[in-house]
Amino acid sequence: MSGIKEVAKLAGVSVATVSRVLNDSSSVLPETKDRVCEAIEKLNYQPNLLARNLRRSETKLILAIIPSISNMFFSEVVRGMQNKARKYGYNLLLCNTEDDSESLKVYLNLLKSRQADGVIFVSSAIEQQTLTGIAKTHPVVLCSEYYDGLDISYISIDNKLAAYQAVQHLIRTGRKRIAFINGFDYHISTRLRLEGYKQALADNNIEFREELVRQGTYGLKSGLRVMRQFLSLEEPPDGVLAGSDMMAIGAIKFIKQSGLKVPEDIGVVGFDDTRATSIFEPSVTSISQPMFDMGQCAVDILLKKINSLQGYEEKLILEHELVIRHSTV
Amino acid sequence: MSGIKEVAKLAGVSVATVSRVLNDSSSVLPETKDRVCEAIEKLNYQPNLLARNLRRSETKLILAIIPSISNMFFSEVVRGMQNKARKYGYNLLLCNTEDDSESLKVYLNLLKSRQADGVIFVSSAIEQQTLTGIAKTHPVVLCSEYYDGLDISYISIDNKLAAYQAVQHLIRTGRKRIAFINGFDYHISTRLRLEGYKQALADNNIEFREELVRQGTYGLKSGLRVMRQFLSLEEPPDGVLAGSDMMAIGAIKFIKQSGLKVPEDIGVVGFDDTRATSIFEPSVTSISQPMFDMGQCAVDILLKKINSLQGYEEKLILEHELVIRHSTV
DNA sequence: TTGTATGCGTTATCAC
DNA sequence: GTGATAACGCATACAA
Repeated sequence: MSGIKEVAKLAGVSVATVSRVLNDSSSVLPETKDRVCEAIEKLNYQPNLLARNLRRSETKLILAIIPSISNMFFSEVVRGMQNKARKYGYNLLLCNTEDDSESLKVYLNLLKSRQADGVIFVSSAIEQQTLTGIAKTHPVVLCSEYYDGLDISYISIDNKLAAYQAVQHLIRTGRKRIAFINGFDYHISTRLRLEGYKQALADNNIEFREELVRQGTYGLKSGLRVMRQFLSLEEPPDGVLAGSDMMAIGAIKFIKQSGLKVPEDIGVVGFDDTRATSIFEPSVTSISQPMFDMGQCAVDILLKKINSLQGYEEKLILEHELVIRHSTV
Repeated sequence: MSGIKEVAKLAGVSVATVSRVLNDSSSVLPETKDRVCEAIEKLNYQPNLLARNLRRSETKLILAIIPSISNMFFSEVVRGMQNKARKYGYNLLLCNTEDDSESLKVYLNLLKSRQADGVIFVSSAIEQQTLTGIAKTHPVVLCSEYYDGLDISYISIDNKLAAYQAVQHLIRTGRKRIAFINGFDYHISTRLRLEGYKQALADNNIEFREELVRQGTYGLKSGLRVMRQFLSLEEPPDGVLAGSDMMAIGAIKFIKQSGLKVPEDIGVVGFDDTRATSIFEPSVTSISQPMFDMGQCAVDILLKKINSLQGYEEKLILEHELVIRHSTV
């Protein structure tokens, strides 16, 4: 393949001029510009980005660190990220950690060795110390999960309010004993949702009961498992809030297996509003998170950080929505 | 951040020696090696990959072009690709085309400008001409869909046999009028599956009927739509093979809406065996494709091509499996 | 407006 | 076994 020199020679100019038309920096005489463009066409010249990247010390690559790509929530976020990134000429370096801290390290090395211009952590299990270290030297944005104490940009939803509304909905539709299948407690969303859950109970004069809150692992099986525990209680719940759609579906499956009916006997609300909610029968009432938007905004914020030398930080909370389906009414 | 020069100075050696221990190329005296490593540690030195990439003219990046990341089939393939790539120090540049040919072009420019060492097309809608052009100058592997006439490496399953077995299964479980919701006809899988479908009918002395074959778009809605057409026939089918799990689920949904029962009145078989098959009720009988393996093998083949100067090509067919669930028995 | 020359941080080819 | 040094292909400060 031909380089910038050949183009320069063919156009009868210096490499500097070719570089100028390439980046349309400073002014080039229209006629010389035409000559250069012509030469570029003729030689089918493509600038070598490796050289440009070295020179400019950038890669136009964004590290996207996510727990698992085969989770509908994350894949939607990734779609949003990619969509926005493309608009700005950036691309996504995809990093599936599968919650393995070893691979996380490997991927973070990509940042240190300048293979990427910045990083977006989507719901990542990363130590605060590691995170602050990275944030000191590289542009970082947190997506979905974040740390409240740290001054690091993030984008998320109002998890407390969301859980509050979900519980309110269950109560308003006649339930009184609301159980909660929550997520990992190192996630801030888990703690905030628990607050919202408690608040809703309190506002409706319902006593909080320890045994009605359990942790799941976001998957279908953990929904089944926790629901089995709930149904074996002396006073089983008549409403369930789950921290993910898959756990909600798992719960519903177990309820049906037990000969009970959804929504008649027990109402169930999920979280995220992934496509699974409308595939499953009964369709699942769920808190809709703007996953695509979150991905887009995360990239937006990251690019702002990349292009602003000072310590720009932005915390963004996006709107959610309770989508009511047949698992509650 | 410190460069190789600082390390060299601190260790009291030349940059060449530092480079040697970095790549453990040729022999370095153990004691000098120790000194260098020590200096690297002390300065927390990370080689600048941009410079290395320019020098070596490689990026250790693989372009992964897929129609949509939010499709379970593709996300599993991507997981496999990433998994294997990591083992060899490669990373994935994720490109969601959303079936937009414009963005495809953009992504292919990454190859031309040397931002990636090779490309894997997963079920991509790409013109043969474009493809052969790229394959002439860059390492290319096709995954899932491919072109039979071209000498370009690919990995897939035996789609004809798979469809054959699915239809056999429907017939063996008592069905006689088998309908087929097929995929896009620019996909080779679509054509091969049709062959298998016809073959199975022929082998069972069942007449092929044009009106029992329709095209869908792989999504849930198209399954619903096509099933409506089938049920409005004078002689509706008692068995359905769908080219994707989502279409199978859509079909089942419509069947149930129509007051008929699955599997009692109509048996349904899907394709791919994505997780949706076991989430849905009834669970869906499906042809299991080794998606993760396909991703892994695709990367394997691509790396072989990258590391072999001559025109290495490999065509691989992986095993599939009919997984029987409640939608047929 | 355009050309010259230097540097980006490595790796690799020579010498020694 | 080790050290100078020339590339890699481009962008830019400076000079013209």
